[in-house]
Amino acid sequence: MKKKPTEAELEVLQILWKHGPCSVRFVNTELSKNREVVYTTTLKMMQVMTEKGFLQRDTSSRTHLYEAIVTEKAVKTTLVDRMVDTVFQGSPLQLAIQALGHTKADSEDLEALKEIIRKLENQSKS
Amino acid sequence: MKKKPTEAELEVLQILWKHGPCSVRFVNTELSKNREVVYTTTLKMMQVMTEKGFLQRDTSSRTHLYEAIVTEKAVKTTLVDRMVDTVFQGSPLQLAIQALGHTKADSEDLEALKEIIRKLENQSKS
DNA sequence: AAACATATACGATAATTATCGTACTTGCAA
DNA sequence: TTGCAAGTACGATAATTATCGTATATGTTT
Repeated sequence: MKKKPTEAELEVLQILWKHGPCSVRFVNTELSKNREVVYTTTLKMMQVMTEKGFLQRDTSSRTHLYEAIVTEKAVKTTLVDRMVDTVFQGSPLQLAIQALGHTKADSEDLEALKEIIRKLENQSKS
Repeated sequence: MKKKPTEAELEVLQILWKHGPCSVRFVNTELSKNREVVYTTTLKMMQVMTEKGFLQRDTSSRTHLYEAIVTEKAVKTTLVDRMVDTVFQGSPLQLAIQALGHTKADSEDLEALKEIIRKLENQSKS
């Protein structure tokens, strides 16, 4: 990924990741649940995102269908790595600690986290 | 914090957090270690940041001294909370897991992290 | 076919951030 | 005291992102 998506673009990506290929109308309706946004604004954004290589579109029917071609995982990795570099002096652990500062526990996620820590500890022993 | 600092502003803040009150000249020199930036650009940014309430300045001598009045902790909290909301559906644990995805272990930080997890587990038992 | 609803295309503008040039000020050294 | 070095002030412009209006095309309904 050359460039990271803007915050507004991220909103669009989340919708596409969740629902798969969508029409502009659908995305605009979803966005409108959170904030006021005019149809053509959403359209323009999605056209720009397509130029940027974030989306791809199927123009075979009158209503074009847009699909994310950057994966959720890749984008999240880019964003998190960047924050680690620019805000936490390159320490992912510091970011993790900050994130967990005052959160409520979710046992399933906690297990996943403990598993990661077990792996990290094994690394440090070798 | 009404607004989050931009990435360029964050660079300035990091320098001020690290060194305490600084002259524009000093900050510019530090910035220049990473990228090319003209003195007046840095000056302007710091003046704007002062208007935004990120910095405060001491004009008692000819060379003004700027100091961060937003704390490192507050800014990091704002940035991380925002990322949790916009990218990780409100789950700090998911962000933590992502951050730790492929990192090397640092035993001191690992201990801090384990301590947090212990606390989280106790919460979930109650 | 006419009118209407619903699409896309695309330029224009606003808003924000980043960058820099020029003018002006002030302290100090020759 | 004249001139230079090193500051600040500030407007202008560029770059990027966000927003929207208007034009135009295409189905659909009556």
